[in-house]
Amino acid sequence: MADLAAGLNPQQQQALHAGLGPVLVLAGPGSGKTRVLTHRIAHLISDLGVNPYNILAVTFTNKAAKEMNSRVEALLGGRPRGLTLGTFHSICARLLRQEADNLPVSKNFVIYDADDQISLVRQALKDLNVDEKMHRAGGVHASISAAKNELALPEDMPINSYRDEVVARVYQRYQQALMANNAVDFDDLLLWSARLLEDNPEVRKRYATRYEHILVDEFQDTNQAQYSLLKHLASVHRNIYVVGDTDQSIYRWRGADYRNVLRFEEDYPDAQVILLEQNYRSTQRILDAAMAVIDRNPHRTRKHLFTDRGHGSKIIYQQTLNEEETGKFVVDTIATAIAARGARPGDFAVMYRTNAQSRLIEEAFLHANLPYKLVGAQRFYGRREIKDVLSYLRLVFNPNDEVSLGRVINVPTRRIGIKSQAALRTIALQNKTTPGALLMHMGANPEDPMFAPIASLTAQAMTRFGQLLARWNELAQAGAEPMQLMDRILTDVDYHGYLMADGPDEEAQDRWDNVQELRRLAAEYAGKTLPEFLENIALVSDQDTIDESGDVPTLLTLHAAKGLEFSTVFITGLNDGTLPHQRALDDPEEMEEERRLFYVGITRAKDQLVLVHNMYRSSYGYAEGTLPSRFLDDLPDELIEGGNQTRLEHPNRPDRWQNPRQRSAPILQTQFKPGMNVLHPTWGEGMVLNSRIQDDDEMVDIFFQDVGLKKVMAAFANLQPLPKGK
DNA sequence: ATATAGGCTATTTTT
DNA sequence: TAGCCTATAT
Repeated sequence: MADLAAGLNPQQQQALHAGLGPVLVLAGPGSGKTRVLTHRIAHLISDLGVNPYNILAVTFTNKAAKEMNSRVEALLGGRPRGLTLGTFHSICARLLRQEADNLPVSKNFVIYDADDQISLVRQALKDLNVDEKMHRAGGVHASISAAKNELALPEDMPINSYRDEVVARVYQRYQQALMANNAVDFDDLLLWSARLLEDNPEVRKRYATRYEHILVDEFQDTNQAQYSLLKHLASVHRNIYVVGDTDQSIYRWRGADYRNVLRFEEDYPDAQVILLEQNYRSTQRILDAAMAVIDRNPHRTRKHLFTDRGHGSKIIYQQTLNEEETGKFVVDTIATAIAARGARPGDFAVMYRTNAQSRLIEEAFLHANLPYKLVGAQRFYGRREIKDVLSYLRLVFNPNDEVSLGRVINVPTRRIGIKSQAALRTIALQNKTTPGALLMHMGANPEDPMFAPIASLTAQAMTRFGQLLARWNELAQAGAEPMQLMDRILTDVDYHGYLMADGPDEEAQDRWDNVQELRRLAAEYAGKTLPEFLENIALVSDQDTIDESGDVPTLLTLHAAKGLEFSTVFITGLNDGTLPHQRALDDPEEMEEERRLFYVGITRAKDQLVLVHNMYRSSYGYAEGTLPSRFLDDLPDELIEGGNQTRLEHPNRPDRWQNPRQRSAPILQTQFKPGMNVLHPTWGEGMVLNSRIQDDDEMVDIFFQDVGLKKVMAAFANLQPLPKGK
């Protein structure tokens, strides 16, 4: 077996060979942390003779887990038998199914996704007669989720306001509903696991004894529940090896707390701390820019990032008029680089703060006929048709799942409307069962007097549906594979016919294609069980859908960009209010996180960084002036091509952010608009195709009848506007 | 039971 | 502005 230390730098080797006990590796961006983690696992197994069965390695995304898995396999020359390597959520799901006897849900619980969670909260709000205008389902859910991440149960909720009281009551009701549905949400996976280990010494002992070595990736992103879980798991052997970077902590809103890194040092005062500072990704200029930005954050261990890749080219700063122009600029720049210097399309990434920003950039790509790929946003699993089919499958697996039932009971329409569903629910409650179970009962005993209150036509429809459910359920019990079951359901309900009902247009075809794609995915679970299929699907993240194949530019949010790298990175929308985001401006901690987000973006670039500020943005329909992002002020002039112009334009930037509409300096407006007819002294009549502000003047693209396309500067050209339609 | 219109709010990030 | 939810009409 090859020497694992070969090719590692001294800091990495130190991390690799760190002794037993707690270890904290603070790894700067691009410093090879995955490398260190995978080598460490291989080192434990092949040099120290640790049985893989006694090792636990945890990541946040399936993608990271997969990546680590294949790298460990490559290092060891084979699959280590018994190694536990997975995401927090999947490991917890497995743990909970194994230990279901100690839990308020049974082994075959389903995992509710964000949509399901919200609809359950909405139901709880209705049940409790809470005004949904005052207490929005999303907001209440966020509060509940935050509580869960801090390991708080409904009865632990502090009540200092009416709102707190509402949240506590809804939380209680929501939790009851989850249990009644035999379901858990994402947060429960962590919460239940942590509490199980906390409250049950026998279980804790069993797992903590098994896991002699625990390794954690992206440790700065752990929340309280995850931290507590890790602590319990490490309570016997104390061999806990965590890798992270507080500067890349960008999930505060999800309960992540980089202070867990400090907590770790307090809880394990004997921890060895190793700093990885050598960067293998970016040029020095990019690293200098990144450090200039992040060094403004207080309370942190400064890292000095360095590289032997040389200075590299300067950072490009570009101002555009608005978001449309940003799209054009980005696409133009990429197209030119591909054409002029043979750059590979896959070398480019466009990053933004909010998903909404992707649309205009996409449009620019579409307009230029350039292929691209978009990470996240309209997720495959969020599509209606996919949710429908998955809901059918979940319902078959767990007939108590009321959320899934609600989704499919009338899709395709069976003439079982809201009122009939309410009646069904009432009867179910009276008989201490669930609507799904009741339907199946009805399928077998349509004459049961309890169904008397239901109109006969509706009752017939319900009976038929109940019979279908029972049949599918039998198939599943008999061990049908996910794809077989899916095919059966699709046929039985004629889902294809349903999609095509309003004319087989492009959209319908698209939806059916998606269903086929899901079918293909199900086919991969041949020989596996329905619950495995459902669980894996519930726990895929946007990050997991990043498809590295295909040589095309990638569009993604700054959050989704963590862990990735590209030769050229565009960061767009660098205006105050977008990055940093408006909602962070009055909260110093949030502002620090915005800064880290920018830092993460900068450090994705290997060779070239392009920063784009749009002078106007449209918000809720109308244009609004913007100031360049305050973070740009922190970039040293000498790193930027042509110097840093962001300060010059607004020399008197107020300390506190103010409404840019009142403050912003006068900005040039284009005088010529696409579609206008103009007269040029030498080229005659032409039509304006495009116009943009450039160097205090207006650059106009004009198509002349006689000479074709020309670019002219408005100040020199002496253009005469012609009346429309002559 | 479904289709349509009108009103309203808003996604910042997602396992 | 757009998408979503609710109320209303058919």
